[in-house]
Amino acid sequence: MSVPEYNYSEIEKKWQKIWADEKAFCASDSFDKPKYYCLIEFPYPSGAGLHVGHPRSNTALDIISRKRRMERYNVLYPIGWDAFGLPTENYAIDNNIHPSIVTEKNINHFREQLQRIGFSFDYSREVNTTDPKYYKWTQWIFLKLFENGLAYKDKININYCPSCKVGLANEEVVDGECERCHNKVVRRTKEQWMLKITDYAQKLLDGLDDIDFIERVKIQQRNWIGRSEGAEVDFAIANKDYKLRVFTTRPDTLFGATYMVISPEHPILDEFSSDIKNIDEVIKYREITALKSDMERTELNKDKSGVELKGIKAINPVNDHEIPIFVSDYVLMSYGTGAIMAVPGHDTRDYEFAKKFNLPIIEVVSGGNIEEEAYTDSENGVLINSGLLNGLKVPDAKKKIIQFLTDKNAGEKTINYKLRDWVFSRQRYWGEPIPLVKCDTCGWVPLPYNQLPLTLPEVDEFKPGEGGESPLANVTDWVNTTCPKCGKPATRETDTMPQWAGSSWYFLRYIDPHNDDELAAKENLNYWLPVDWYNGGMEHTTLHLLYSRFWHKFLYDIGVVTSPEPYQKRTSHGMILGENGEKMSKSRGNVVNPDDMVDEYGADAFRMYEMFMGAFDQPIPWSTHGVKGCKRFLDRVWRLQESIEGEEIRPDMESLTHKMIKKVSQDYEAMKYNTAIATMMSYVNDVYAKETISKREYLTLITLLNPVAPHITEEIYHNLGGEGLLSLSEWPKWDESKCEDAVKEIAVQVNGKLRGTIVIPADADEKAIEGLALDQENVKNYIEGKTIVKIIVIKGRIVNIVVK
RNA sequence: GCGGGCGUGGCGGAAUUGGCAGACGCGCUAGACUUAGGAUCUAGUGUCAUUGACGUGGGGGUUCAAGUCCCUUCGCCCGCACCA
Repeated sequence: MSVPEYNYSEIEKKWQKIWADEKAFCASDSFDKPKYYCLIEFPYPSGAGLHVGHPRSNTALDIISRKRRMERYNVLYPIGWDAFGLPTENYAIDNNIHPSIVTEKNINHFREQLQRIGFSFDYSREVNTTDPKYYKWTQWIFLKLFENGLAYKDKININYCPSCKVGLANEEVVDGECERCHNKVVRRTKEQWMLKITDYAQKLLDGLDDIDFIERVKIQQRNWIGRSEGAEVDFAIANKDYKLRVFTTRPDTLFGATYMVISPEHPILDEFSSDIKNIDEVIKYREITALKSDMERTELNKDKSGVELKGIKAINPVNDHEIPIFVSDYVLMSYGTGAIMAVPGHDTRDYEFAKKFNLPIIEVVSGGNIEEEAYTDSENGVLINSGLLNGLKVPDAKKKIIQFLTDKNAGEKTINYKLRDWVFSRQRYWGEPIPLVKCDTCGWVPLPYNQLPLTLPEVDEFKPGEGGESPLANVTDWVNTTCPKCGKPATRETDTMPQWAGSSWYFLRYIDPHNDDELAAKENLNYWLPVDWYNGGMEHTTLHLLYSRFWHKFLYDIGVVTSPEPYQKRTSHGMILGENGEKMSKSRGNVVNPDDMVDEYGADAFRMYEMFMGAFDQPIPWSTHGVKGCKRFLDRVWRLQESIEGEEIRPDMESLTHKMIKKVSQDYEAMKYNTAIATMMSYVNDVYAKETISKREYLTLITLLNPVAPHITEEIYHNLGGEGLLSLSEWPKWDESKCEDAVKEIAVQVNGKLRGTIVIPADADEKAIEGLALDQENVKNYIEGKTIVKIIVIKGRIVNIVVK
């Protein structure tokens, strides 16, 4: 039979249209089948368009989604747009064009690019975080958080980006720089809306035990939450009625505390400003500190700096010694209580500080050599010079001192978390308005739910207001309103929400995207949740992934959702690098555009290479040559149409075919796409060697290949006279008994070195195998004149003859 | 410093978890077909050596057997960090 040339662009367009027309990949809400919910992180539709990194995650879960459909699941594989954010706003400012226009244009471009690659997304469920019908529910969730006391406004030191003129969440600061613009972040005091994610620290930690996240992600989240057990201890200020409270993980070393250190932002400085003789010096130090980011302040090899507070002293509660108080930038107001007791003998940082400032170093835990360095072992050390604690091991000393402090009302056991509350305000235009009204009599008043969504007002200027205020502050008509509670004149909050808001719950909206009465209908949520498999980048582990788990747990607590965790399984893909092995970026000039690949090699070859290029979870450089190789393979698969002979699987292909079904099926599940594809390549090589292929063998091959290369396989299926769509046909099953070979070739070693191979029946016993091995010509040469010490036979694997 | 990971041909990577190292692909070499080849097909391709030896960053160890386990060392990547 002769077939036309493989015209990929025609074939791909044709099937993409058919799939769309027949709504082949739309999820059904009939609830009559087992469901499977696959999720990829919805893209931020940037002006630069899609890059070859996006399709890696998309294709991986497209394969899973397509396989699940063929396994007869009701599959939800949605797509949407995380469209609020700074780049769009900055573009809008630079070009004086409304961000919504830019957003729409970018979304259309992204959608076209994605559609050309043939992902089986349910486009009927698209969501867009900037759509008022969507952010109505983002605002609704915020109001619920507010109602439940999880949103509060606080005057705090925040990370401030002088370039973007916005406050940033701690989690958004990367290496002391603004994550978006890479400019240095400074500290600045500002009233901000905060979300109490810290209230959920323990739940977020505990929840990790019950879900199937790759270990790297769990570890990273645990570290970020940073639970530590310790104690808070009160140090009195001499001659004052004031207690300076510290947090310590080593209360056992209390007798070794020879000074204290407080953060430059600590309120005690204002409290005792008239008592501190060198207050001018202290204030100057505070001003210098304010310019630094936490990262700079806490850098390990940094020279210790600080100023002693002259005129006030603290009293160690266990021995009543008066000790000096220092202010130093290495103590952060945002962790613990903003003050520490310094134990230079047993803490490395305190040791360095004490050396620099010539402070006494007392050994209170024996076992190390504090002449040389701090002894920080918290397991084996034994307490000395510590009164009631002498002779105790560290863990016992901790218990005893905590009891002692509790009895004396001078402290207590506490658990501290590294995690900080989420700074939720942005002084930007392109975000969800915060639906609150400030009334002089009633305070902060939530907008009634029936007034949602509170939409963004049209403005001409998107530039931030003076002093970093939101552009919304300039829209007087919009800002001035009446109090929903008392009806008196009041003003709206002008800050907007961060980009993380819309992305914290988008997977819920996919479940019921057009519902105007609820975030999503309860029965739909019950059916679809949790997300069965969520794949995304490692860079979102501590930001998006943690935030959305927090929101979900809150929604669970107030009865909106019925699953305690949003995502049952989380995997992560490695980054795709440029051909030169460096990170792909415009400035490096090594960006590869997927459109070019689709044009030149077709979507199927492109998808296939994305999966074939290497281990899915590892970073990998792009190679356009590699795409070519995949295209060649698809050409070979296509040409098999000329070599069809016979209907059913031929005996000599049976084991190979069943082994392929097994290997490909299992490898897809384990995200070992590269070896799954290699298996199919080998199979095709074998078929070429045999020159013909039966129809059943061919159908099996294209069915297994379909999730990776859906267009070409759909076309071949159609040419073979297949009914309906291959994409909705049944996944092949393998017969375990047919995966075994009747005969096997195994290696024969002498003293661990390969000396020959033998072919044995699968059921051969050890004696027979030994005999065959010893009979090998080459083996004989190596055992001649030597004594056989023993013969090791590993069934189906290897024979090793040990001689002397 | 702590936590996680990586190191295998010219390149991307395989290796049933202790059992024939280098599957599969790229690239390269030779040949066939062709007016032509950046198409296709066939054969070859770890290194050195004409029987064999050596080979998974280096060194040591356990074992009949090590890319895989243990010790040690070097290099690289990622995350977190004066976190008290």
